[in-house]
Amino acid sequence: MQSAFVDKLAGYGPLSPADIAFLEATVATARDVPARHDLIREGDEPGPLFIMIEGWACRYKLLPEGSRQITALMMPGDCCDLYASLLGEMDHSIATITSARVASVPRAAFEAEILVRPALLRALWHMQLVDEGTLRAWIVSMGRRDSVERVAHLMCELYVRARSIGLVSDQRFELPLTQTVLGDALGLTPVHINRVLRRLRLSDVMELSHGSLVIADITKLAAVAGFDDNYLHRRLRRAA
Amino acid sequence: MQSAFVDKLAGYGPLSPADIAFLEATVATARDVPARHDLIREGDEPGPLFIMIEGWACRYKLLPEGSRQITALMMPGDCCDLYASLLGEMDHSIATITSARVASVPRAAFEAEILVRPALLRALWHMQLVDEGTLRAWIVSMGRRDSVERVAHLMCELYVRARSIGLVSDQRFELPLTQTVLGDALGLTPVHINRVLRRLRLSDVMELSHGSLVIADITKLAAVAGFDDNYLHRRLRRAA
DNA sequence: CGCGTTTTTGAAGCCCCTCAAGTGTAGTGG
DNA sequence: CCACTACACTTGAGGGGCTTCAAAAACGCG
Repeated sequence: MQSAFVDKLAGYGPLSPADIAFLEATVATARDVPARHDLIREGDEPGPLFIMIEGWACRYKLLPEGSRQITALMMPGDCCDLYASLLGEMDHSIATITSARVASVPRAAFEAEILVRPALLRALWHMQLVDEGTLRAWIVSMGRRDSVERVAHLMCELYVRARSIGLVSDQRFELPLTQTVLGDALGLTPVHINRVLRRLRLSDVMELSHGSLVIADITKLAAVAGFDDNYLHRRLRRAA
Repeated sequence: MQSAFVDKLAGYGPLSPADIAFLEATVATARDVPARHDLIREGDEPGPLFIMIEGWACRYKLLPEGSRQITALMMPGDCCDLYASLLGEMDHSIATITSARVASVPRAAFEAEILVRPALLRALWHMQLVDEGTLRAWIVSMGRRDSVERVAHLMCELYVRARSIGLVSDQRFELPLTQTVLGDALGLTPVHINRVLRRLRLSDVMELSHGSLVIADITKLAAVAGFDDNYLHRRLRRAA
């Protein structure tokens, strides 16, 4: 079985066996990281490239008064900041949410290698563009969707992403995010997240409890969210 | 005098005279576009690369009910979507705000050319990373800043960006954005934008009127915004 | 000069926040 | 086995920020 990262990249463009072997070797360097552990902090020099093997992480920024805004949720297969070394310092932090396995890839070696692997470069660039589209979709949610729509929209996104790496079975998947984390991601308070989840549960749309999301009605969920899957470049419903 | 685009890229890394000549030739193909004109729409196949020469534009997404969320404001020197052709279709639209001069660069030729101009590739990548940091900063604003902070923060960002392309003189610059456009960018109603601008005016922080922003007190403005310029990788105050 | 757009202001209401308290759950050590 | 702790979840009450609706004033362009 290949790692989620290799699967994901292969989905963005055909890779040669040599490319895949190189990636597998890269990913084999993974180490365990405890939950709630900063991998890198805002202001630090860009360090190694992180690739999520197992578990969840997030990018975030802290505000002066102490509140936190998460700008991206990372699940297995996600990686970060190709070529970030061009920038002098990190403009955000990255931390694990759950305990995780993370590959730390020396930046220089990796960046040199992909220059001689054009298919890999294309796949990585493709991934970068999808991530950027995801950032835009988050801005739209924060700006123009109310709390119920916003939660529903995030769940749709996570559902599609989780499914694409084989984490969904029977319309359910592990989603070990506390209501505080969801609040930090969506710009809401944990208290309000709780009320929104209750409403979605009572209207038989979805239920999130004990770290597991069960989607009762994906069509209704997508309708509530006003979810359009085009930005992920993966379909919510597979073509008929 | 060079174009803002060339200036901007040169700021991200040293370019050879040949690189600069190539860019100037590319930019020379600019054409005039009227205000409020879509350059490309969500769902379209990625077309040419757009480079802003003069005037303002924005990326935006439309929601089912008809509201609009702007995800990026583009000023002279900004360009969009290098390698977007990897994606099958656009996940957002791009439109002019004012009348503008826009260079439309054939994608294939440009992408081929930068492969043999490594310095240019690096500069473009750097620009891409800064744009991504800007998206993250917008998410933070939408999630965790109230309306006054949010307006102040956007003004700080636009001030730094405008200054870096030489548009600011005497703490003022042309900012031809209607209150409706600002609302669409910040996730607020035009009515509320109006009240926020009044408050900022009455507290002698800044005044936006007749398409021109006058910053009365940049220090106070940055304090109100909780503005940290690190994501733009340009300083609000130049080093002493 | 006239008309459409933008700006401005008021009044009422709702969504989400803040504050507060209580329940449930998992892990720790007596 | 049961306190004890820490943390997440849940629920209620009250308040404030922003929205909605409405209309008038100012601006800008033909």
